[in-house]
Amino acid sequence: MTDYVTLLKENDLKATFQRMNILDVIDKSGHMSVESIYEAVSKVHPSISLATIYKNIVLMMEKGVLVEVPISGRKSKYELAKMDHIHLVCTECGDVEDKPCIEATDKVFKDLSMQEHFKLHKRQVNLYGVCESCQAKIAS
Amino acid sequence: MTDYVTLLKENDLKATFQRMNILDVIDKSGHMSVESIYEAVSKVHPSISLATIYKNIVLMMEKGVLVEVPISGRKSKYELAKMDHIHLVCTECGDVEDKPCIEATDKVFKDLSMQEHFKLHKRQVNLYGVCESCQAKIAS
DNA sequence: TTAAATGCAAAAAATTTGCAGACGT
DNA sequence: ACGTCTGCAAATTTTTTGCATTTAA
Repeated sequence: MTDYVTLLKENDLKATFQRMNILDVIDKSGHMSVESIYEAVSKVHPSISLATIYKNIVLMMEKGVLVEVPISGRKSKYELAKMDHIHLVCTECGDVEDKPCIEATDKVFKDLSMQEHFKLHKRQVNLYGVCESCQAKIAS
Repeated sequence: MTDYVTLLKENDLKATFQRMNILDVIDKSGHMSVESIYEAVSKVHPSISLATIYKNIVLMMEKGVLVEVPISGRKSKYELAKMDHIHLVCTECGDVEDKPCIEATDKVFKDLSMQEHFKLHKRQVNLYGVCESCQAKIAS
């Protein structure tokens, strides 16, 4: 259980209940769209406004607390900023699963950037396919 | 110069001027947002409607002629479907550059998917950083 | 000739903004 | 107490839809 108060304060953000709830639902689910964040937070904080969700997503992204995960064919999802990793994106259910980065590919990307005189900051690897549980559903 | 008539017909789409212009501006620029496609096509075909751009992006994506390139912090761009490749995305100017995939990383992703029982269809690798020309601008 | 595509205008959906009051520090 | 944050409502932006007309095949 992360300490959201500290996380927010370290990033010059006031620790409001709204923000902590947003971080909490994202952390629990892993990756969420604006709409699903709104729905989930509304359950524990029914008076929250959609505008507050939007404002905070923007703010927390600027502060580096949240990261956008843009997904082909769907709305972007948001995750807590964490170690670089690979996304397995299910094209059936839209679910996103994290897998650790592999050193070998990291080195390749770093070398490529170097060679292109490209100042690399961040990598985003999305692998699109069908997750195990959707394969089972399709088969049946 | 690609033969857009053939490309469209092979994919069960009528070869309209609107479509060929859309494909042409995307091909020339490499990667374009909806808005920039509209602006560019409007220059050679002033009567085109934005709704036509939207309808055709959806259709051509369904037919596999176009591919969406979702980008963190910006609007999605669209490119012609082509061999898998890596995107260098400049966080300053938003430009996207293609670089060939590297076999070593491909194999790693394939192995990872296999191991996770994930039916891999498509890979999308975005490297975010600052392109050479923006580095020069910043330095000056 | 005919099914599909376009363009318009209107509708719907998504996101942003301004501001008064509430709240964290 | 102060400056930031929230929630509301309104505005703006983005995307989709329906329909009459046009067009490619």
